[in-house]
Amino acid sequence: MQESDYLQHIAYDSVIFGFSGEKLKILILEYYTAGLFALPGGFVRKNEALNDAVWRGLKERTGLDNIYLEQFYTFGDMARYKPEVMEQIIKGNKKPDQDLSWLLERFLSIAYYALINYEEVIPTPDDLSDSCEWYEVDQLPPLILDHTQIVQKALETLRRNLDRKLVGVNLLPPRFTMKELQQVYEAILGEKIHRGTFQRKMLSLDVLKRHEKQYSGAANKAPFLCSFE
Amino acid sequence: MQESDYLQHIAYDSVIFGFSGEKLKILILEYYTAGLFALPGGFVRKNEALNDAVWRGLKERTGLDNIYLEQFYTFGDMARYKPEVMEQIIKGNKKPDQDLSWLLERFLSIAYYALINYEEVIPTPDDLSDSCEWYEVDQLPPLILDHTQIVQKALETLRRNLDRKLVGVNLLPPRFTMKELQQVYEAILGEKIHRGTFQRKMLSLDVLKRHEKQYSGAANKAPFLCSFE
DNA sequence: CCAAAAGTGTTTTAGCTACACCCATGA
DNA sequence: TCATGGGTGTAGCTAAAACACTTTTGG
Repeated sequence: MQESDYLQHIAYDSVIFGFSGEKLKILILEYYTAGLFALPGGFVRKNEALNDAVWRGLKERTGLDNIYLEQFYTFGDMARYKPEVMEQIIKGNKKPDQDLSWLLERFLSIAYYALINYEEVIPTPDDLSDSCEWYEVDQLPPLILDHTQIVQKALETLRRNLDRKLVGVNLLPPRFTMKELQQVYEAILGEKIHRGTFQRKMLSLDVLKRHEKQYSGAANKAPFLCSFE
Repeated sequence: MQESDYLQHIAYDSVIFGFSGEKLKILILEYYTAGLFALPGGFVRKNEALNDAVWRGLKERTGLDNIYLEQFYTFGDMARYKPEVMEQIIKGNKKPDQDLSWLLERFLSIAYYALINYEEVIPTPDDLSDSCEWYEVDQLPPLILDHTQIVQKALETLRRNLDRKLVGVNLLPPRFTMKELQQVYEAILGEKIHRGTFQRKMLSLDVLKRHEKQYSGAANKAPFLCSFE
């Protein structure tokens, strides 16, 4: 069997959430020649911590450090082992001297989701893929292997964890209005929330600071800008 | 590198919870010659689903099928890679012709917790360990590697998930009294619960059936036996 | 009849929802 | 002054917690 710099049989995939235009989106890689779409992922170096490997991959894909990151499940069914799919992807490799046959082995994938500030990201494809782009979560292209299932489970976990530690703020710039935060919640939960109720609940958590008002130029009261802690 | 029947670098560990004598307990393996304690765990065969591998291990350790099982985290720090510990364990191997050098590699561990009916379990050591016994969760011996941390995280996750689907019933026999169920909750949460409140909450879920009363011989009202669904 | 524990009714409390009113803003 | 949207007070509802009363059981 082929050796590589990475731990064999182990991969990670990351569901990177961003928020823009009132929509929840995730980053998807595309392989033009194979016509395939996949989640950004990677492998763990032999003397590297699992979490560090994921940080490294996120940095490469987004340009960002210090991302809100959560591990949520490890996928290990036999159904996700499809060497023919990997073969297609390897065929599109632009460096033909590279031996990527180790990719044809079976992999377990540890799945993470990340919440990032859309405005700061510079989406960057990896060595094998041709593009890295935002897709609305309810308008995803068909994804390879079990990646659709991974996104599904990421969303479920995110929804369940929404209230813990006010994670929604990680999808916004450092300063945001209460309305923007509400739109984040609505995009994640997929349902409308009552305005007054939401504002009160957020403020009662005592973790949001208020700053100057944001004058939009519109003929209405200017909302406070808020920040997290 | 040594080949084995298993996927390299991948292990699982299981925190098997039981309830007895009003205490929450877990199964711990002991290696006599090395004087070490560890969680039951195992490895994934090359053409076996991850979850199936864990089922297989649970069957071997407890004699039970159809166990309530939940995956909760994958541990992959460098700090958990301690070949010297594995070396000690391998030294105690009773089959000296067996080549276990593949155990000295680095492993990621996918951690699960299981909830089982204490009365039905026949704890059974694995090939390398000498005993498999119940320990109260707050009186565990020092465990190898990061296994103490794994137990800690299992408990946190279990507490967070307690309300979902009434998981506590998996720690009890098919027929149980409301008091026993309450003691399970108290053992897991580590705090007393108000009797009336608890009973009402459980009954309001509409998932418990009532059966005949259980006459203990004591001079008090006999409680109903309940079952789940 | 008593003590002990189960079952259940009642009161209190807290939190959430909906509605509404007032305020700030720029046309 | 008006239309628009933000901030907040208040009344009503619902769920949960605390308390207490009643019932069952064996001595």
